[in-house]
Amino acid sequence: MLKIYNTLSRDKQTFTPIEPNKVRMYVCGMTVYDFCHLGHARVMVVFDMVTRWFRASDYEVTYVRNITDIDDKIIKRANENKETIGDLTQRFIQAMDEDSAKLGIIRPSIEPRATGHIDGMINMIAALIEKGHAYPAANGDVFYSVRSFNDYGKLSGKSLDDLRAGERVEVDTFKKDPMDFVLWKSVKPNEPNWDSPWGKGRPGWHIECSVMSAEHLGAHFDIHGGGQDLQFPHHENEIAQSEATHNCQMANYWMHNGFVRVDDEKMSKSLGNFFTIREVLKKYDAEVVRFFILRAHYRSPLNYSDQHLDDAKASLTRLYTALRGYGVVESAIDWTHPQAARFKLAMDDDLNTPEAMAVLFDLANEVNKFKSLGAAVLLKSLGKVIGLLQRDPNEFLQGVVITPAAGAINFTGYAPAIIQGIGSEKIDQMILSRIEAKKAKNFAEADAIRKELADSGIILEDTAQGTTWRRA
RNA sequence: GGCGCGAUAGCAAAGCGGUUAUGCCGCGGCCUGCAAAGCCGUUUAGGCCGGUUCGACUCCGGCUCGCGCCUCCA
Repeated sequence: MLKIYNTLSRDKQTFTPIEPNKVRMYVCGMTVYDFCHLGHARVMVVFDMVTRWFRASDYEVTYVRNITDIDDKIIKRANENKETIGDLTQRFIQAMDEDSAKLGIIRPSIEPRATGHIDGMINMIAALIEKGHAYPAANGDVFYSVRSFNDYGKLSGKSLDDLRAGERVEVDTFKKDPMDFVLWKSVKPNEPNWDSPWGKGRPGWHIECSVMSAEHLGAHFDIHGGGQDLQFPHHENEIAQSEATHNCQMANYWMHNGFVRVDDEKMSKSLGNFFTIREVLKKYDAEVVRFFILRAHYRSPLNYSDQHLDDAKASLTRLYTALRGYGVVESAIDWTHPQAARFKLAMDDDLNTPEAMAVLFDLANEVNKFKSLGAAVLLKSLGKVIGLLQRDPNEFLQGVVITPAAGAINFTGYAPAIIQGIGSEKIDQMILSRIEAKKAKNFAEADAIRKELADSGIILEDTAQGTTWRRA
């Protein structure tokens, strides 16, 4: 029995799909005017994990994550860069794809782009005007009339009267109510535009998601997700638009992931305290970043710092160290196995990945203590369910050395941190020398070699099978 | 001002009305030529004040502090 916390009802609810064994999920994706930062990484990883868990639970998942490729910031940035909007968005979509691939994200089923759905947006706006939920204003914009939608505020728990009291709402004389939001913006000089019944212009932000979700998942679907900051006004507005248009509930469950913070403050563009994914991946292995995100519950705030990533790296190292030497391949999971059952119980309880990960560590202990091949197979198999532990342990532990001149290497999955250090040939050579020295009981020499490697960040481990190494 | 969320050991982070969370770090032991890894053991908890209860970190109330949303934001 899978339960998820539903923002709409503010409690955990048993998940009941609209169609048996099928999940239709829409998640608000990125506005592509810059590189993705860790906050974006969290959305991608969290909903990738959600998708994986549904699939592991035998649901057929249609996962839609949109791309906003037309908006004020994109236009502004393109102008600043003196490049076309198409070039700019193409560039950052590619960067986003690279980043997400490195984080082990399975591509969503559909990644619709706003600019590909302008006709649908115009149709929905026309329908809203028809029904009395929207009105063209004197300045050429079209606004949604929030007072026309009785349920306005049901997601965010806000009431229009309270909101109206807020002083930060800019008063726009063309609006009937200060909280009315724009559906269609009339054209401005040197801005991209489309023809519409209300003149040339472009769509507002909120209408995009209402149209793209309906087009790809239907008017009524199972889950709508996104970052907590989208809850209001974006998601509230989506509900107002979609439910007024289709006369039915938009999504049964609303899921919101918590923020990534820096020094206990929200990481955001406006605060300027953000770290881009690619910036972090220069220093940390991508799987470490994924592990870091998943070891906190998706709804909790997540503080970012080097210390926390170092900690995550040490933890993940323990898991991979347990797997080392077994050469196990993941296999079908027997969910009646006590540890697998515990893992499932945790995941079914609102995707409790921290608890699920505790199971992984208990399995690692079993592997180490009993030399249990079965535990190793289960560890790797459960890891796969949340997108972890799928690499050869040595690839993780030893990393891949690339020289700056060599540029990007072909990643087949998680991106290892870009390591600059001594290569494996040299390390193997030194290990052989040390073995010779040990044979000759020349421990001073053997220790000197080990020390030299340690100074380069290489840790040697003598085992019954011989000497192995890993990077610190 | 309105609405909401949180406060767990050195750090991170869960469950749970009474029984070891888990990981990192620290300490002791085993193992090792010595280490590392691993195993065993172990020190550090539950913001404050009340209440309910045989018993509360876990439920209820109040307080304090922190954070978020109310404006673009994942």
